[in-house]
Formats: sequence, structure tokens, C-alpha cells
Amino acid sequence: MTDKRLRADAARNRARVLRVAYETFAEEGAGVPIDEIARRAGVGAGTIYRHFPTKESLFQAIVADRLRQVVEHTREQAAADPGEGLFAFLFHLAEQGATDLGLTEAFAGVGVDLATSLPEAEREFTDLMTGLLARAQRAGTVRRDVDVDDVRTLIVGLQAMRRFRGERADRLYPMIRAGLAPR
Amino acid sequence: MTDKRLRADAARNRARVLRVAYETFAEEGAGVPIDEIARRAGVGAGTIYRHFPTKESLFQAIVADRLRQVVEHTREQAAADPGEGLFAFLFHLAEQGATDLGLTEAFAGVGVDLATSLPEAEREFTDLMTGLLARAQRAGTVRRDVDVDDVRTLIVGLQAMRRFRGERADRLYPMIRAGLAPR
DNA sequence: ATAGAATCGGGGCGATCGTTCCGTTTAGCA
DNA sequence: TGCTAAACGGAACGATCGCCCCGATTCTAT
Repeated sequence: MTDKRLRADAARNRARVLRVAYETFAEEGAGVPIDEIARRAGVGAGTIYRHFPTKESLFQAIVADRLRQVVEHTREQAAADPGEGLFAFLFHLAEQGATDLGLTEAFAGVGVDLATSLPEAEREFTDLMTGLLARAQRAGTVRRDVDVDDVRTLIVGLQAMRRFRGERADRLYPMIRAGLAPR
Repeated sequence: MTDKRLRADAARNRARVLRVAYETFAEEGAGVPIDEIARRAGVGAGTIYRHFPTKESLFQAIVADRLRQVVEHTREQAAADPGEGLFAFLFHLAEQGATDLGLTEAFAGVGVDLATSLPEAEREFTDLMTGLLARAQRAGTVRRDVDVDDVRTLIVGLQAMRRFRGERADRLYPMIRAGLAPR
């Protein structure tokens, strides 16, 4: 995946930039100046642009990684309780969005269009949601007429609530759950 | 409210700027350049700054007006069915947010902090929500443990869904309603 | 150890945007 | 109609940001 045969200092700097950019995007969102990331990483802006041709490509690399983490985390958890898997996923994602503005923006389509720029990550994510939803419906915790697009919509709403309203959003989780339950 | 004794051309320009800014903020959000509004209004940027000392003050004037409209619209509708008033309000606001980025941002706290910059509008709005909520609870369509802050949180979530997911968000309205209903 | 290539850092360019300034125009009154 | 002050518009300023360039530095193969 990473280009082979990077010089030792280049590899070190690339890793450092990724790590710092990760934290910085999470804190500040896609609006952060590249210079700010360069400063925090202790490198020049030129160094960042040698590894990532544009700011957007750096942003994408990080979002892809973040999505992979969420998918993995969910796969580990979801095996246990089919009925709760989808809810655990939704609320976990809402929490993530609260401390990771970059992730929230990615879902809302700010800065990146996941479907076109990161098709594999997008597909993996969709498959995950499809599976969780089907299992929850089979277990009887979610109405039959909910589809994957509804789940996607819910994610956007939940992340917005969590981001802009903080922990007050937690109070709505049980109501969301009740709203999805079969009547 | 408006300063008295404006020269005729000044008054005409002020009104034109307000109208154009209203439309432009709705379409493009708080990010629009002032020059763009000036261009659309057929005036110079200087003219705008003579009437509104900063971009933010122009933005606030418009948000205040928008809030007043929503409050008025809701008051007209709400008298009829106490049980449905809150839901009509919520979904109306979601629709408004879909075509008015400025309003969405105002609720989410982007660009303005309503509570500190427009305290009277904020209070009027809060009173409206309090009344709608109490009436719905009395009518038995909303759980007793829902408070005004929860409603505010819901608004943020609903507007985000509507904005970023378009009409797909409509499918979730019935589920939101069900989620708020007493168990 | 050293040459040569890969990499580095940060100043600089061009674009954008909020805001100000000022020479010009125009409304309103006598 | 002529005078004055208010209002106009748009060029210009300063700050910000994405991205590029290039002289200086550091790595690595020999």
C-alpha cells in the first residue's frame, strides 16, 4: 500500500505527519491549515506535500483509516448480541463523531465524497451496516421497513446531535431505539 | 427599530441588501463572501458595510428575522391540534433547514451564538417550544421525561438529516414520532 | 569517508475574503 | 438651480491559506 523503498527519514516523517494530521483533523475538522499540521509535526509544509499531493488526499487517507477502525471495532462487538449490534454501532459512531470532526464531516459529505473517493471503504462500510440491520430485524429489535439508507441518515443526524449538543444527545438514544422498534 | 431619517436611496439600498442577503445566505450559508452579496444586490461592498458594521451583524439580522417567521408560522398552526403541534413544528423546521443553510447553521451554533447575540429571539423561541412540548405531553403524544433541551437537540439532528440526506430524511419522521411517544 | 541522490524546511506566490478608505455622485433643501 | 452633506462604489489593504520552489541538509551505497 505504502510506496516501497522510502528513505529512513522520509518514512519517519510520513508516519509522524499521518499521526499528527489524524489528531488535528479530529480536533479541528477539515478546515485546519496544512501549516498548522506541519508545525505540530515539526516539519515543513513542503514535506507534507511530498507525501500527500493535496490537502484533500491527506484528509482521505485519514478518513479511510478511521472507517477501517470503526468497521473492525464493530465486527468485534457485533458477534455477541444480534438485536443490539446495530444500536451499539450507531451510538458508537455518534460518540466517535463527537470527538472527531473529520469523521462527521466525511459522513455528511463535507470535504470528501466517500462513494467516489474511497469506494472500497464505502462498500465495506455498507456491507457492515446491511449485515447489522438484517440481524437486528431478524432478532426483532428493528422494524422491517428500515433500510440501509435510513441507517445512513440516522448516522448523520446522531453525529450532528452529538457534535453540536454534546452529552445532551445521550438522552435521545433510548428514544431513537424505541422509534426503530417494531410497533 | 430601523434608524430614522435615512436618505431615500440609502433606505432603498438597505432594503435591497437585506432581501438579497436573505436569499444568498439561505442558498450558500454563512460562508458567502460579502462581495457576492454586493454583486447580486448591485451595490458596492462599502454600501453594505455602511448599513451593517460587520458581516456577522448582517447575518444576525437575517437569522433574527427568520426565527421570527418560524415562530409566527408555528403559532398560527399550533392552536389546532395540541398533540401534533410539536411534531408539526419539528418537521417544519427540518424542511426550513433543508433550503436555508443559514438557519441550520444558526441552530447548530455556526456563525452565531443565538443565546448571547439574539437573546430576545432566543427567549421567544424557547417559550414557543416549552408551550408546544407541554401541550403535547398533556395530550399524551410525547413522553413526560422529554424536556426543551431534548427538543433543541432533535432540531439539530433533524436539520442535519434533511440537509445532508435530502428527502430520504422524510422516512425517519414517523420513527422519530414513535420514539417520542409514551411507552 | 564521500559523492550523489533523496529529502527537508520554510519563504514566497497567487487566490480569497473581511474591512476600510476616498474620490465621485446624488438626494434634498433653500 | 445651486449648494452641501449624505451616500455610493470599488480599488486597495492586510490576513489567511493551499501549494510550489529551491538552496540547504541528510541519508546511503560504494
